[in-house]
Parts: sequence; structure tokens; C-alpha cells
Amino acid sequence: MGRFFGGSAYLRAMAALHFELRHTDPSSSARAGLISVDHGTIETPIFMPVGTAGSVKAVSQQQLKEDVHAEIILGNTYHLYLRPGLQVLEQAGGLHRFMGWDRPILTDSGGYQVFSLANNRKLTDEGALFQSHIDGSKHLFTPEKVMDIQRVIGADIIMAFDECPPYPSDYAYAKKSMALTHQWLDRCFGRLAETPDKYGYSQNLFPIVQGSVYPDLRKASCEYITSKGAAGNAIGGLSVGEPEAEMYQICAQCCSLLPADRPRYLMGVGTPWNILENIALGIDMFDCVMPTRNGRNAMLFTSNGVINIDNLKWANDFSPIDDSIDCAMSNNYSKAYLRHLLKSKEILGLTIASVHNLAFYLHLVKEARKHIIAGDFMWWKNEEVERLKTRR
RNA sequence: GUGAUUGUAGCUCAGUUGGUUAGAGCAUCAGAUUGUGAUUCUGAGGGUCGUGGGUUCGAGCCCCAUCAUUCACC
Repeated sequence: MGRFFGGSAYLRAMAALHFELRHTDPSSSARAGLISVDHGTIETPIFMPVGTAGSVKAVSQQQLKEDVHAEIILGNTYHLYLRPGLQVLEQAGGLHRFMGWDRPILTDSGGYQVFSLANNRKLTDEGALFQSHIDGSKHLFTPEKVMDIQRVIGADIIMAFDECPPYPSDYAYAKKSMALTHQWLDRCFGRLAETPDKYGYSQNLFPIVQGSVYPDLRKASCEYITSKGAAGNAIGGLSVGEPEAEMYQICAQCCSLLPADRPRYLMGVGTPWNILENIALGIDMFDCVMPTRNGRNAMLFTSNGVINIDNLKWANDFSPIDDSIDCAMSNNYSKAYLRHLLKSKEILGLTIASVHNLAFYLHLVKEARKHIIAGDFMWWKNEEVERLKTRR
């Protein structure tokens, strides 16, 4: 235990999240910065691998560090609350210790599950009544309850409990939903102020902008969220099926309204080209299941474009998966071999595909950062987007 | 050699009393996937029903022959 968890991160003095803006691109809204939390410093723009249930599926914590070069990962409040449950997490001393990950963690609040589990939900002003997908048991999530759970999980960055309205949503519904999210936000901040940090490091609440695709609602939401003075702000309710152009428009609007001196987090996005476009609009943080989920299902994102490694044309291609990124798995295993593993449903295939895709995503945001600092970001981005989108 | 058994998609098999264009699972090929209910989902291609004859308005199914298969007994 001591060898793994006795590191200085736990001994450092507790401090709230600090964001340092290092460079701003003159020809776009792209920025390069540093986010500091008690478990470490994150270079932005950053991509955060999704580890829903205390695990980035098929990828070990060691691989996340050494191969993927992940700086921060996600956990999910809804899933961790159902399994292993609060008793285990509390006794473990929080999620970091439980899973053996000493770098920063962000937890999503379960707000998205209100949307994705819509069949079994009942929404009221009080909160959301869910039915567990595991055993059918009923649970009430209120903003207070969700803050309490996230205290027990102990992530460095925790998300407000919101409602993510589906696309399309009519104006009346989107407006009502946004108002509910704002009410819940007040209760999240209220509860957080009443409860202490549990494990000797600080937790930072990010509120979430909603408002669907309606500019006046997004404006109102941005203003409301900004008034909270949070350490960072998130944009939710995008990449839920709307056209890409619409996502970019809303994202651009939100970035222009949210404070420049705080990190901006675009939730759930996206493809590699989505990420570059949104960096140009002023986003600093991303998360998405795409590199892992799609990787497990044979879709690879590479420096030369998108590959469906299942396709017959790769059966005899013994070239590396991708030799232009810093990842031993991508460099040393061939396309033909990975195709064979996935076709044969070998477990190693899931790992190689996931590690490669994640390493590629991390490589991409690091390249973006370099070009922001070098001053040629837009030129680079435009070339890169075309190449990344190519189907090979 | 005798008796029985089984021959239907690449594989394992359904197929009603004889009745539209013969189905399934797996495999193959392709598509989907955006704050993970995802080892998932969707679609496509693929058949001279062992072969040859017969009965019938109509045969995968009934009859005869033949070839192959598996088993049992000499």
C-alpha cells in the first residue's frame, strides 16, 4: 500500500484548482494552459479517457500512464454508486486509492445517465428517480445526494447534476430543462459548501451550460453559470445527434460568453476532427468514449485517417498500426495482427485497439498545444482535419 | 457382405399432413457507435435440398435406383 500511495501528492497542501493561461492563438480562440489540482498539473488542451466504472475498459492504469500518457481520467458517479457502492469506496479511501491512480480524476455526475437511461427515469424538481440497470432497484438522485456521492468518490473535479436534454428538443422543453439544471446547480454549490473535502485534497465543482441548440437559451445559461464563479465551466448537451455545424456554432457562442481565465470543458466530444475544431473555438478539456468503444469495435483513429481494421484489406498489411505517435503498442503491432486478434475475439485485441486510439487522442491534443505555442495552429489544424477525416 | 442411419448455406442444424420466393445460429463481408446499460447493434452475400429417375396440379418431404456417411452384426 505504502509504495503505491505514499506519494507526495497526498502530502502537498490542499489547494483549489488553479488555471494558468500560457498562450492564446492570435488567429483563433485556441489556448494553451495549465490546470493544477492536488493530484497534479494538466497541460491543456487535454483529452480525458473515460473510465466509467473505475476502469478505462481494457486498459490498465500502468498502460494509461506509460503508453497512453493520460494526465487525467474520468469516472462516473451513477455507475460507481451502484457498484461497488459508497461503503467500499469510502473504506478504500476514495477512487484514487481504490483503483491505484494517483493522477487527477474527474467524475461525471450521472446527469447524462438521466438522459441515456430515459426509459426508467422520473424527473421532478426534487431530483431524478432511476431504476438500476443491474438489479432494477430504485434510487433517487438529488443534487445534494450526487454531491455527497462525489465527496465519497473523491475526484479532483466533480460535475454538477444536470439534465442533458435529447436532440431534438423543442424550445419549451429545452427552456424548462435548463431552468431545472440551474436550480439544481444552486443546490449543488449549497451542498458542497456544507460538506468538507474527505481525503485531504480539494474537490472542484464545474457547472454545466445547457440550452440545447437555442442561442438565447445558451446565452442565458452561460451568464447564469458564469455568475457562479466556478473554477472551471463545462458545456453539456452537445454531440447528442445534432449536425456538426450546429455543435460548432453553439460551442463558439458558449466559449465567447464563458470566462477566459477558467478552463472550458466540452462534454462528450468527440471525433479527432471535432476536437481540433473545438480547440480552435476555445475549448480546453474533452472526454469521449469514442476512442475506447469504437476501438473495441475495430474503428481505429490514426495519423493518416480512420481505419476499419475489420476490413479484409488489412488482412495482409504487416505495417505498424501507427508509427508516428509515441506508443509502443501502436509502433510494434501490425494492422494484420490487430485485425486477427479482433476477428478472433482475443482479449489482447481490445487492449491494443483501446490503447492505440487513446494514445492517438493524447498525441493529437499535445500536437495541438505545440502548434498553439508555436503560433501556427490554424494552418496546422486545417491540414490535419482533412487528413484525420479520410477513410482508409 | 447383411441390416440400419444420415445426406439441406463454409460449419452445426431446423424445415409441420406434400402447398407462395427453403430458414436459424455460427462463420464471411460491410455499416453504425460522441459526459460507456456496448465482447454491442444493423445490414448484405451465400443453396441445382448428395445424384438420377418416378408419382403428383405441385416434391426438401412420398416411391425406385445409385453414390457417400456413420453404426451394428456376419
